This record gives sequence, structure tokens and C-alpha cells, in this order.
Amino acid sequence: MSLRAVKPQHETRTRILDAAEELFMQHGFEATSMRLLTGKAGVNLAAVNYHFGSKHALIEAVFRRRLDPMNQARLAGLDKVEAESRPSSPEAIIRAFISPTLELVQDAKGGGRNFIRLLGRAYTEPTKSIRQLIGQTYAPVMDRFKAALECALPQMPRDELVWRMHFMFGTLAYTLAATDTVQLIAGCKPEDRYDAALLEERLTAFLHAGLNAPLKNSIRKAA
Amino acid sequence: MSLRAVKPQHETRTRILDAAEELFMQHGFEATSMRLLTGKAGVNLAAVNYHFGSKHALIEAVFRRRLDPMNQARLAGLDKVEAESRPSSPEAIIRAFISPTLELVQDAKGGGRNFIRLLGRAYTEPTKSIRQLIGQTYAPVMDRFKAALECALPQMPRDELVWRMHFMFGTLAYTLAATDTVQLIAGCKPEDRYDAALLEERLTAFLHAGLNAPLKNSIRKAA
DNA sequence: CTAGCATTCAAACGTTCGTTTGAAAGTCAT
DNA sequence: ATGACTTTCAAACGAACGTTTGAATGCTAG
Repeated sequence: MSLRAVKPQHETRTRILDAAEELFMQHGFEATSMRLLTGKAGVNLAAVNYHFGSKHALIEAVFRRRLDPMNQARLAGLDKVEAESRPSSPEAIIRAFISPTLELVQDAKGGGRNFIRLLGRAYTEPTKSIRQLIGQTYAPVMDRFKAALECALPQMPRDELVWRMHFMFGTLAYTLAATDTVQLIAGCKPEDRYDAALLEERLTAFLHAGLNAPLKNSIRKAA
Repeated sequence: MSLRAVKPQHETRTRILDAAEELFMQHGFEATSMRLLTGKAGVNLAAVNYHFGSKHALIEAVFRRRLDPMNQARLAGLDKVEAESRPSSPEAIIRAFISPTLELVQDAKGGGRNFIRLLGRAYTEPTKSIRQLIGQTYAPVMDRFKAALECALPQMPRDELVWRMHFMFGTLAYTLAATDTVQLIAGCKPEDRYDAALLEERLTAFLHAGLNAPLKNSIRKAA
């Protein structure tokens, strides 16, 4: 082994992943050609197939690189919340879920923000294998958070909780992916759009209230 | 002019639009080829370029066909709400916004449900011109609903309202577009997934609570 | 019937796509 | 230095794409 400063291992792989993250966000998967991608990454056209096998495998790798750590952070946050008090407060559970996402949003220098927008789009991606990848990655996380919320809100019917989690999930994903809409409503680009701390307060307040919305009769009856 | 039963005017156009709606929803815009599309529609390959000019113009036409009536219905609903009582209740305003969407969701026979999923994806579409089309179509609707909510919630800071509208908008769009997620949370496919009446109750309860969430200190300070 | 227009059709156009190939260059232990 | 890998490279592959073309067909008014 050499004593030289560590020459980045798999530097080509990393450069491809970084370029892919940005271009997939900008143009989508299909519209991003391997020639454009390898050009931006500064590598040979054949490098993607050599290092990843195919374009589709590259797409999966882009997701796995960020998604696994993010979900680990979510589970770790939930561990901490549950260790501190039982039963946990719904608000603390919500924060454990959304704060790893917002941390990535703050990462404008690295590709974190790019990735979050990419992820928000992936939930509604037409390509089935991509949705499946997302689904598989999220399944254990969903189970844990669902159980935690069931414990924190014992009076809520199960199917109503499922829908409210769905709503919460959608709000988070969409809020961060659809940057145009908030400008559309506001009429101009707000300066604090990516003040993650303030955004976390706003999201938490909204989601917490929605999660604890009073149960109407029609909903109770259906439960 | 003939006395025969009206032979559908522009039947080819309609068949193309219907096929496009379904295929764009299933596979996305880029992944849907003109050959597959015209094959499903039962028309000649050149028909799309003859009737619409280009693939991209067809995409726009698919959106315009449904979006304009839907937004008209929203404005009509808001008119009715505002005529009945001033100031209007936030809940009635929310219902005026979401119920035209849910009516389309119930239209499983026609392409309404397909279109809603397509629309949910369009907000995060990488293709800029599509997002712009959506934005232009929604701008007047957004202005009206924003004004209505400002009037209904005079105590809420403007920028907080903008964000909460963004959250609401996201919840609606995402809920209807990402059909996989609710299955992921629930663990199985719920039977009543598309019971529009029940879904409207659930959505309204969630959104109304979120919109009226208590203002935290940090938010008040930023306002 | 026929001239004029709208629509349909099969065939082909040029381009771009993801991937493959086989040789060249780089890397490292022995 | 040498041999065995790994990695890069320029070039090419066949396939599929959106679009165009010009002839054929359908329809309607005069």
C-alpha cells in the first residue's frame, strides 16, 4: 500500500454518480443520454457500462447511494425519540422522519438538494422498477414509523392512520420536489425557500395538525 | 349538412388523445413512442403530426383537454361558496378546490383517473415547457383561492399561508398520483382506495387541520 | 360527375439512442 | 522488467426514435 495521499477510490464511479444525479434531476432519466452524462462527468462513454453495467443500473446506484444513509438516519432518529420517552409524541416522530430529508436539502454544494428533488419525482415515476426500488428501500422504515405512530395515537383507526401517513409522505415529497408551485402561489421567489430550520417548523406544524385532525363521523363510521 | 347521426367530429383526434392519456400515464412521455401510441389508437403513424403538429403539441393538448374544465369547475365552486356566505369558511374553500379533482378520480371508465395521475406527475416533470403549461393554467386559479383564503384567515401571515397552500397542493397532487405509497404503508391494497366521497372527507379533514395549525413562535417571528 | 379539400396511408428520412468491441494505457506485486 | 489485472479509449453496432413525403382515398359543394 502506498503512503501517498489516498487517490480517491473509484473516482470515475463517483464522478459518474454526481453527474447523473444532477442531470437526472434537470432532464429526467430518459432524456439524459449517456453521451451528455459521460461528457459532464469527464469520463469515456463506455465507462458507465463498465462500472455499472447499464444505464438502468446506474439509476439504481444513484438512489441507493443517498437513500440508504437517509433512511438509516431516520431510524436512528426514531430510536432516539423512543428511548427518551414512551409513548413518544407524534410531533417528535414526525421530526425524526422529515429532518434527514431537510438536511439533504441544505446541502446545496454537494448534490443533496438535487437528489431530494429527484427523489420526490421518483415516487410517481412511470418506470415500475424504480418505484419498486423506492418501495423496497422504504418498506422497513414505513413499518417502524407506522408502529410508532400507532403507539403514539392509540385512539386513531388504523386505516385512517394509513391515509394520514400517506398524506404526510406526499406533502414532504412534493414540497421539496415541486419548486415551481410555491413560486406560483407566492407570485415570486421567496428568499427563505431553503431555510431548512424554518421549513422544518412550517412542515412540522402543518403535518402535526393534519395528523391530529379531529375524526369526522363519516370517517369513524367507515373504520 | 346531413341528417345522419353526427359522425363524431375529429374522431381521430379524440382516439389519439385517449390513447395518449393512458400511455403517458403508464409509461411517461418520453417512453411512449408514436408507434405504440398510434397503434393503440388504431390510427396511422402520421396522424399525430397531421392533427397536432408534433409529439410535444400532443402532450399539451392532453393537458388542456382536462385541465381547463377542471379549473373552471374549481372557480365555479368558489363562486358558489363565496356567494353563500362572507367570509367563507376555509373548509368550504378547500372542498371547492379538491372536489373537481376527486370527481375525475371517480371516472375510471373514461380516462379521468388516468389523467389525474398524469397531472400529479406533471408538477415535478423535468420538461420545463410542461411545467410552464401547468403553471400558466393554474395561475389565475391560484390567485383566486389565495385571495379567498386570505380573506377567510385574516390573522395568518401571508408567507405562512403561501407555504400552507403549497403543502395542501402537494398533498392533493401526490396522494392521487402515487398510488404505490399508500399500499406500501398499508401493506396491502385497500378496497376503498377510490371511494371518492370518503377520500374527500379524509383529505378535507387533514388539509383543514393543517391549514389551521397553530402558529409557532419561530414562524410568527419570521413573518 | 367533378373539382377541391381534408384525411389517411405506407414508406422512407436522418438522427440519436444504449451498448459492445478490441486494442491501448495504466497499475501493481513479484 | 515482466506478467496479470484493471481501467480507459475511439469506433462502431443495430435498433428505435420523431418526423416528412407524396401518393391514395374519402368526402362535399357546385
